[in-house]
Amino acid sequence: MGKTESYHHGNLRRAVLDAALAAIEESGPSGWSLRELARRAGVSHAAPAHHFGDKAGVLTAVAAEGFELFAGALERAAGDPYGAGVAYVRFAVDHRAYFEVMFRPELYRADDPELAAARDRAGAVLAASGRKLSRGEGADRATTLAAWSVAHGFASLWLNGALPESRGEADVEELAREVLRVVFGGGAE
Amino acid sequence: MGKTESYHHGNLRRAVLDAALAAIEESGPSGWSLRELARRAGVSHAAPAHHFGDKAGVLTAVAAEGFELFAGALERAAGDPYGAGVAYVRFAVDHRAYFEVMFRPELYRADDPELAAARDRAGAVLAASGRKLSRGEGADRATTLAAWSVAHGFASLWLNGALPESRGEADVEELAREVLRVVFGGGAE
DNA sequence: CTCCAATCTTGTCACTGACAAGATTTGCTC
DNA sequence: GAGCAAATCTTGTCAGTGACAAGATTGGAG
Repeated sequence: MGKTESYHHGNLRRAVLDAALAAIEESGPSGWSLRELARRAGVSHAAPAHHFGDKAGVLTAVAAEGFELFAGALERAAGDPYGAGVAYVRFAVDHRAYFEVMFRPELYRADDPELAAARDRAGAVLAASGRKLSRGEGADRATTLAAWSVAHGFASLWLNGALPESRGEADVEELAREVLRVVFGGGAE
Repeated sequence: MGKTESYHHGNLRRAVLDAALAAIEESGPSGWSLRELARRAGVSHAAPAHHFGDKAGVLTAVAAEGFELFAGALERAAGDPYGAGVAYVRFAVDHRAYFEVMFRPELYRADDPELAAARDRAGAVLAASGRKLSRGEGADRATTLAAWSVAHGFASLWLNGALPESRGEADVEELAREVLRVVFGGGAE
């Protein structure tokens, strides 16, 4: 163990981020305080400010990291629009804390360059998937938006408990596949 | 004006609710304080507590009223699934403050009886619309969920500014109609 | 070894949500 | 129309919070 009582934490930035993610999963993106994160990380109440500035800074870092993971997940499924849709829902369910912050831009600084870059990466995959879905039909934009909407909507409804299924022991991914298939037209059946 | 300086406000409950709706539209469901609402309504900082108990009480009242308006809007379009989808998006855009609270159950008391009743009313219309959409195909549940998801997803993406279109002067309803048509199969063309 | 910059602590201030106790008003009862 | 109980609103208070300022500690560059 060794460095149990050193003045410097060593990796406070990561510790605060992890504490934030845990807290968000427990009680939402607004259900905790900066001081609580500091306590969880075992530092003084003002220590996190040095790394993040303020509360919005913490959420900006969470969103940025989230968009990077998200972009990676989508890129891994790129080429297969249906697979990208499944990856979209899967990310939301598996990384709930990230997802809940990412799509609530009033919580963070949306003009953060690192964040914007990752967000655009994800956007590019979505746009490409949309083009592939509606090949040669002309209704590109509407089809892309419909596909994006159904994935996003299903994920949101699931996360906020609006679907009766999310209370039982239903298999999210299987249900998501069935729903996505309605819009993505069969996909990888 | 007469009753300018009376001890009793007269209609504080409504005044606080209206102040809350205005504040939510300006800065989200968490970007204000109870004391600020009291100031806007011109009463002391503890006055709202008598009507709502605590902050969650205010949000519970907002959500309950929202679900009632929502159920009414959906019922008015009942019978025509495509029309219900349009009404869904229209409600979200026209009553942004309500919508943003309604689908964030961690903010309020979801077991409030009045609220639950209105929510179930809305749910019934959605279920009926779903059944009508997928007449005799067997894939009832998936079709219903897909339709609900696309309406909810489009509304959410629009509201949080994720769609490039929501920054310009695009016509939301027209865009929504095109998107919904992809899933609702033509509808009232 | 020295000194600087990064990191963390302690101290403080205005603001907040929640609660308690008291003041004022309304409306019901007789 | 007088009295009284309940509803409504105010004032006062307390711990917790976010943000900032100033000081302590540490590691590392030279």
